[in-house]
Amino acid sequence: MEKLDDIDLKILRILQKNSKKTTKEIAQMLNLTASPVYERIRRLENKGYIKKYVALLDKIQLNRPITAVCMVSLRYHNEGFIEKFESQIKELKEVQECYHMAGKVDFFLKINLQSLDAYHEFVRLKLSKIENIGVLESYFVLKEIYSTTEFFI
Amino acid sequence: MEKLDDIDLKILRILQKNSKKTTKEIAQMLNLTASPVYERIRRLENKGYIKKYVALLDKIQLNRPITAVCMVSLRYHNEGFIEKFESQIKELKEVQECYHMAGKVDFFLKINLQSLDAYHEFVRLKLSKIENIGVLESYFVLKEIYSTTEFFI
DNA sequence: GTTGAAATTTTATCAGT
DNA sequence: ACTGATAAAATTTCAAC
Repeated sequence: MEKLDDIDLKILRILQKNSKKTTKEIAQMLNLTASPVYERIRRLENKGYIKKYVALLDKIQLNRPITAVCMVSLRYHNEGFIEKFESQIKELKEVQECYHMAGKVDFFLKINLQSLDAYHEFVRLKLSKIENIGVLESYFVLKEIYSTTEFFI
Repeated sequence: MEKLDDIDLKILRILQKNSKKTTKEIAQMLNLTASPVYERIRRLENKGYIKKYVALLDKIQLNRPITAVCMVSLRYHNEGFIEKFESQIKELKEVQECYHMAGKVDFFLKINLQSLDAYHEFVRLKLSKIENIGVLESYFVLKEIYSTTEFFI
C-alpha cells in the first residue's frame, strides 16, 4: 500500500469517530463485504496510519475538572538542557501534552488536575523542581467549548 | 453505581490505554471472569464515564503535520457575542480544540493543517471572517514531545 | 456482584474469481 | 482487490449462587 485510496480514507474517517463500528457495518456503509474492509484496517494499523485505539473518559465525572495550559521558557537552550527538560516532563503523570513551540515561548504543557489547589501543589512540588525553567505562565480553562481527537482527512 | 470502586478504576485505566483489550483479557488481569467485567464496562458507558471509543490516527503520515495554537481575544464580551463566536468556531473543521480561558486571553484554539500555507489561508479566509475577534496570536508546534488522551485516575 | 454455560455476533482465514 | 464461505474467538445473555 503505497498510497491511500478513497476507501481507506473513508474507513479512517469512520474509525476516528467511532472505533466500535464493526467491519460488517463499515462494509455496508461502503457497499463492500467484510473481508476487504477487514484487510484494509489491518494494513492501516500495520503501516501506522492507525496508531492506537482508546476509550475517551469524562474528566468531570472522574473528578479531573481543572485543565491548565502552562507556557514555559527555558533558561538555557543547549541540546542537552532541552532533552533533559523533555524527559523530566514526560515523567509527570499530570501532563497530558507537551509541545516544543516556535517563538518566544519554548513549550506548551496541558495539565489535568482535580483542583486549583492540586495545580498549586503541582507547580510548587514538581514543575519548580525542574532546574532549567525560566519563565512559567499559567492559563486555566474556564470551559471546554469543543474538543476532538479527530482531524480532517 | 453511585461510586466507582477499585475494579472500575482499573478497567478505565486499561481501556483508556487500549480499548481493544478484550473483556476476557481484562478479566484475567483483575482475577475475574468475563461477565462482571462486561457488565461493569456497560455501566461505565451508560453512566457516561466512558464517552466514546476512537482510533487515533497519525497526523504526519496523513499529511497534517502542522499544529498551531491560536490565542484569541474578543472585542465584545456580551453573552450573545461569545456564543456566536463559539458556534462559528465549531463549524471550522480545522479546529480540533477550543477552550474558553480565564485571564487576558479569551480562547485557545488548536488547529491541524497540511502546511503553513494552509494556515495562512485558514486565517485569511476563515478566522478573519469571524467578526468579533480582537487580538489573534499564533504559535506553531515545532515538535510534539508528548501527547496522550489518557489522564491520571 | 459473581460464576459458568449457552447463544449470538464478530473477527479472521481462505479458496475462488 | 473483492466475494462468499467457513473456522475461531469475542461478545452478550442468563440461570444459579
